[in-house]
Amino acid sequence: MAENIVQRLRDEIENGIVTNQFAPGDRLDEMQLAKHFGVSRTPIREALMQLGAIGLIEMRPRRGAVVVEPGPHRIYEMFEVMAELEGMAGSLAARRHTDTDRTGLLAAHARCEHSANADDADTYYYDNELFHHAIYTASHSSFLIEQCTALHRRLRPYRRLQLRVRNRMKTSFSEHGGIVEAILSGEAELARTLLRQHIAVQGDRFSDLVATLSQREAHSG
Amino acid sequence: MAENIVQRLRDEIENGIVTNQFAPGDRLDEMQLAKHFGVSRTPIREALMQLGAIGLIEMRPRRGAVVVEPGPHRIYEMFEVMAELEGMAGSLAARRHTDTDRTGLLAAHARCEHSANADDADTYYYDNELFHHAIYTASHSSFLIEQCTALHRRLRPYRRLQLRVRNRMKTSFSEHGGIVEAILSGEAELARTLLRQHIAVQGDRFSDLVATLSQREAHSG
DNA sequence: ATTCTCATTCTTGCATACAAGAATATTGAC
DNA sequence: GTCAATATTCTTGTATGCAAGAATGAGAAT
Repeated sequence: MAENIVQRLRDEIENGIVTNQFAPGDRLDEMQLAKHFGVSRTPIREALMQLGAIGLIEMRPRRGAVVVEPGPHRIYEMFEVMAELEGMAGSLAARRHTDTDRTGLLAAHARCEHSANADDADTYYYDNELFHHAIYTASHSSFLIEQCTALHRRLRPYRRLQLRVRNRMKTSFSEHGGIVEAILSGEAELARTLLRQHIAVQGDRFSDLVATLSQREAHSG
Repeated sequence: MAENIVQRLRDEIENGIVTNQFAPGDRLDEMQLAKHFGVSRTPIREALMQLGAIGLIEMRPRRGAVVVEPGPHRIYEMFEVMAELEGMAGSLAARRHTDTDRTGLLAAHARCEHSANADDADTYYYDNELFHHAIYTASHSSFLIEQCTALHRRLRPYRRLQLRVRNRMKTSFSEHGGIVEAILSGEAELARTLLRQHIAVQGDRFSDLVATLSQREAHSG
């Protein structure tokens, strides 16, 4: 586990950003972080560079790293791309899924049903991730799986915000039902369309997103 | 100019990989590279990590970095995703393009026409990049532009291989015509479909790809 | 009082040093 | 002669040191 120091640091700092411990605009001081985590600056720097590559922070030359605030429009764009990629995954899954995929998808769906009925947002949030991963897996495109996973990860904090919106959890789950059916019955284009709509931040959902974002802003400041 | 040694190194090494100077499977020795570029190991390491993040090399813990050989299937998957993203860009471009975008797209198209008629593969390769970038730009989604640019860059070497296939250049250019028309006339779904087909490695083109790949293999080995 | 300039300080960027794990070679035993 | 075990070497991973650029504050001039 000695090698994973950088990975650990990356995850810890990423988590700090996601949980708003490091607010957007904050400067991430290498020495401060190094002292805080009890390591030297070298692994901290590497972790920061990785976060920079992901896009979570911006690294200004000779001026340190700052936490990026994507802004509503940027977040909208990211969801837009995510919707397309998930739609693609769904389409491929409909055509390529095996019995194992089918089992995995149904299992994830069942878990979502459970947590949605229990009205447990935190568990649903997690089970929802499993559900989407099950779709990625069923696409049988390792590259697509990686792309989807990366973007999914990047959008994690905003997904969590969205679940706070009234009734979003139940709506989300009911949409899952149609998606599962489309995939398992092999209707590729239907699966694509449903997933696209499931992910996309359209109409009211965009104003909801902006609202929850500014709420969070007020909270942290 | 003194600022970004790391960026320079990253580009140089990436170029070395793309031009098969560093063949797939080669181990990239940090000290060797450091000596070769006249710098210390630190910036080399950072550059390698960035290449690892892009996916050009694989970094095995405590065992160094090796150049990744994607393999035909993997490359196929990447083109598959690229096709979808370009289709999306085309669809958005059809709906959102401005007069400036229109001018840029037509200019790029004209350049392609010129180099295709001159049968100049190298120039066409470059102009083709401009053409696709013009489409990305017209999508007016900064995030999508970034994603497309990154993947396009990643696929650059294989794109170049594909142009070597007989008549591919002329075919490519004639497909561009339909794409331009669809975008400028605002036919979003048509633009999406045409771009998807333009990029996708389907049918014969896959075996062509495999063939050119193994040719290159023989050359380097 | 405000602003501009210069000096100090602080942080990043690169280099070097040190430690630890993996690869390799050598030696011994069967 | 071959295989295995151990020692050596070699490379990566982490820490620290040093130099250069940027931020900051003080002082002077308007």
